[in-house]
Amino acid sequence: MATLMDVAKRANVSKMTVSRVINHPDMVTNELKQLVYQAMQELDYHPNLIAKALVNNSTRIVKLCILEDIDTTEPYYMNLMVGIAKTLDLHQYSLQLVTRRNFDIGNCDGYIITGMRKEDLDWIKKLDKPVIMFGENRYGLDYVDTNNKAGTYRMAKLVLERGYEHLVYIGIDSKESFEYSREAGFIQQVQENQMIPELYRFENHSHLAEEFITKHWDEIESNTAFICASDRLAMGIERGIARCGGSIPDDYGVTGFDGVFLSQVASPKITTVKQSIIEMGSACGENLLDKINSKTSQGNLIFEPKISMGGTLRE
Amino acid sequence: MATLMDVAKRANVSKMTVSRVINHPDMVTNELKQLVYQAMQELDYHPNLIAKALVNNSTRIVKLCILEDIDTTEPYYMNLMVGIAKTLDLHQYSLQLVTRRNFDIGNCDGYIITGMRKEDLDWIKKLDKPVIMFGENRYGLDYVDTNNKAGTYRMAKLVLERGYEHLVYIGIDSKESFEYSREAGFIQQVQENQMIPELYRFENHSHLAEEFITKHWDEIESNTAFICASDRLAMGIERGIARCGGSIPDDYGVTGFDGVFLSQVASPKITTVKQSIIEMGSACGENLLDKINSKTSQGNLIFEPKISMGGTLRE
DNA sequence: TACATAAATGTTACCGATAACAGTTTTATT
DNA sequence: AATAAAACTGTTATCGGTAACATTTATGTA
Repeated sequence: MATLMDVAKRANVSKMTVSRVINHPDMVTNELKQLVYQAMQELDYHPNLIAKALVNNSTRIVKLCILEDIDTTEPYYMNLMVGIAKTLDLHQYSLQLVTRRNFDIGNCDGYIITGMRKEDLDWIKKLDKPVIMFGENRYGLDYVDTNNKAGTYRMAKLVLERGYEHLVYIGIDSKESFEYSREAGFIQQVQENQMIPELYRFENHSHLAEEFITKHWDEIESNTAFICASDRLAMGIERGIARCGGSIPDDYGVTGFDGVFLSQVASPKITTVKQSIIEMGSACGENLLDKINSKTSQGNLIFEPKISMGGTLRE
Repeated sequence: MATLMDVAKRANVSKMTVSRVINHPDMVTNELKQLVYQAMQELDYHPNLIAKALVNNSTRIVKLCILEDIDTTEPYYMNLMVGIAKTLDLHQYSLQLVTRRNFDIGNCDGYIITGMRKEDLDWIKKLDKPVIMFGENRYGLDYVDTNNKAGTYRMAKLVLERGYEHLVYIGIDSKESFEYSREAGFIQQVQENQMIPELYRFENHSHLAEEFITKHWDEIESNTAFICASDRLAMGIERGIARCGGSIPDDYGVTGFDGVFLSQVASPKITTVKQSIIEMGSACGENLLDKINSKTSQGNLIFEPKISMGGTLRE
């Protein structure tokens, strides 16, 4: 690999001039700049990031901390990573995937954290490097997330427009902020229509939702739509209804939330609130890099979700 | 952060002695070693990997290249990454996730590549850094994979033991090596039992498998088991049978291959050939790091799969 | 034209580690 | 005890960049 020195010799200038052409081009004559550019081209010069990192006392590593148990990990994390990696690559940073166990090994320039629980707040606040959370929180930590409330709000609206008379919300039984927001969106829409909200909560496993349906099948009225807080739950609801002989979408509607993978492999495909996870990942990356380079933090970034049409709501 | 120099001063020795205590402890007196160790402890010294990387002309980055289209990406890649990351972290390497598009950005010390197609062979062979493939191949590239053939071979055996009389293989319609091996395992078992193998192939989408069942339902005899090349296909088969009113596992058996996520969210849970993807990821990491540090390459590492019991085969 | 000032380029030291060599002390040998 | 060999420790140069300062060259002003 060609070094600064090689380029400098070829262009008959000092290393510093080459360095300046790269980092402070306005401090160099056009004439010399041309010489240097040419030499760089001829030698196919690429700066050595390790050397750069050494002088800057940086690592060029960003850690992605997935605090959730990896066994229950949703496929959408994959997309999140792709989004983050895409951005980081562009800026010549690399992504290190860490979990609770190996969180501390090696240092880095910043963190992207997801799956935080309340107990984690303490140590996260103490981190001495910039942090971006993936997923909304109410502790003042900068985050990137979908507009969860708007997602269920609009979905509930759509469901009503499609003529379903009874709305039931199937939520995730956890105290996380995103869940509160999704519930809030549902409740608001329902109340605006002078209806009484009906909510149930389960751990985020399709079987629990399925079981719920099969157990309460005789109490469930026809023309009911289930607004679910995840595709996973929606899949269970869908299966439960199918098993009990209910007809989707004619007599029952089902909607999910996420739009990654599961909504596609379900049958019929789930009409869901689609989060653009890859873009959100990119945003996490951009946001964090801005912080690292101490430009102004962009604060929270909230993405408007889209509704992705499947076959679980009638026309 | 404390540096070598800080430690050296504290211990009243030269930088070199400290460096030696770390890298060539047998060249230093016990007495000095103690002093240095103590100083390191007191200062909470951790070597600066960037500086190390600079002298060694290394990057401490490993690229994971997922060549498959990310849209169709299976959740098990997540587990693969976790496995790789776990190992790399231990050795203070970091993982960079790349795709076809951003493959070339930045350099690295080695590659882990998955989802290779035949056309990729050329450029992969030309890479000037160590490479480990995830997934078997027949081009002589070192790889880590499950024993695919043994997986279907044993699964078919189990299915026969459970008394299913007709076996049908549902494969993935691709020319990849792992698929040939899975088919071979099935065929061998079937032939050893003097039966005629029956195989069908589809793109790896659950809907295609589901459609296959519903379309050919009247031709499908009772007491048939479907050995599928992926959980995704198995899920489709399962759904198709359910939709047609068939009873699993009493009249029909279904088995999958992978054992990550999908087999769990299906209902009933799929009896599947479980790959220990996390371990395989770790193995990829270990293997690659060995190559990078030019210890002997371990060649191919083949993991024996286990059968994970779900509810899709009768007792 | 002389001199102050600004602009462009070069020199040196340094980031934190290591290899190669140099210098010192210890041990072995006769 | 003298000396060679071995064992240990220190010095210097280096990896590939950049900041800070030093120097040179160009420009402006009286």
